[in-house]
Amino acid sequence: MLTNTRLVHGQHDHSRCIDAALSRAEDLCQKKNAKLTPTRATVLSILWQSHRPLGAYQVQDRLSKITGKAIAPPTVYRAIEFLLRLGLIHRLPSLNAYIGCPFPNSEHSNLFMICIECGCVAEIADASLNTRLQTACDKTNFKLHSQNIELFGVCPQCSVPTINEDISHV
Amino acid sequence: MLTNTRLVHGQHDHSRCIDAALSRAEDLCQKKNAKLTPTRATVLSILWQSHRPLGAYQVQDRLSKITGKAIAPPTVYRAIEFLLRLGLIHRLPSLNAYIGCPFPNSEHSNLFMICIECGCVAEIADASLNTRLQTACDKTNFKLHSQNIELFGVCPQCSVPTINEDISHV
DNA sequence: CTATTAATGTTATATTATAACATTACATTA
DNA sequence: TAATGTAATGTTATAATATAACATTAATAG
Repeated sequence: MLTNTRLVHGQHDHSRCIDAALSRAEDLCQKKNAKLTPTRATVLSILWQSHRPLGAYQVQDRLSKITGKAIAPPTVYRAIEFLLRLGLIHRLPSLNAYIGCPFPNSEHSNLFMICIECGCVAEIADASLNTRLQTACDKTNFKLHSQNIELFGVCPQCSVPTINEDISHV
Repeated sequence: MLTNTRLVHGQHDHSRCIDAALSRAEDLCQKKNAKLTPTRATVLSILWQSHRPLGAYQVQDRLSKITGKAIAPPTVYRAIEFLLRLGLIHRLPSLNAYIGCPFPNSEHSNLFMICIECGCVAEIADASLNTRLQTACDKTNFKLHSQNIELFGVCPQCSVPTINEDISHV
């Protein structure tokens, strides 16, 4: 079971998450002969500022601030579209929001655990679960192409509240 | 495995689907002491006109035509909200669309098979799949509250195209 | 260098959803 | 039955999300 649960819910040096994401993106772009332009790279880094997803207009705000100039929605949506196509980010349809993908290189299955308390999102790739899904599809003669699995609940951090509540990790 | 796959993808007397849905809604409303007003009942029947989901503004159009008067968005969204709350319909976040629930009385799991060819949607409740999901959540100490599982692919009807293509079932 | 394509900028607008407040219908009970 | 409270609906405006269409600029190949 591939997951970034520990990172998402535990204390960590988050700058490494961002760096790793950008580095993965560079590699992938090189491999796929795609251009990671400044706008695209900045949007990716914005979506990696935390383990919470951001809406397109939140990205717009931050991009404006970073670049110091007005950014129109299409600019943001184009960068998002590019990153989605490469699998570097995901869209969470139930939130109208976008989040960096922690393992863009592996074939995986878009399974998200969304904390309804703190808003952080962990991703999981679970082979046996996928097998089970495929079985259900086979039973009904449904040819599976892609999927979106959003689980809503309370993350480990939020379900063990202490006196010194600490949600700095998100 | 509870599913309406056969109905969705096979020839059937669809008026029975609509009648059954309305009848279930009446029962449920009685039980929960909720009022199935004309607007709400009409919206439910609109969402049961086919096994394809409809957007809120499509519902608005049809409701306007049926009632012969202009309907404002809040009217539609209120009816939708009511039906969602009772579990009589579902929202498909990736489509921004709504569809009648075939088994509103059973505890189930919002698993949808969405045909990317014809747009029809079948729902499935699969205990073993749910177990597997729960296991993944347990492993990561995630307390599962609710879920949205959207599978995209090609339905049985659409994957066996004949000379006389027939999609009247949707 | 220039022709071509890819990327970005710009303006306008489509689509989906909700806020806020007014009005009406309905039920309860004094 | 009149008064009251609550639920439902009507109405207007607008928020939030996303895309269309076309102009301009940058990058790249020949």
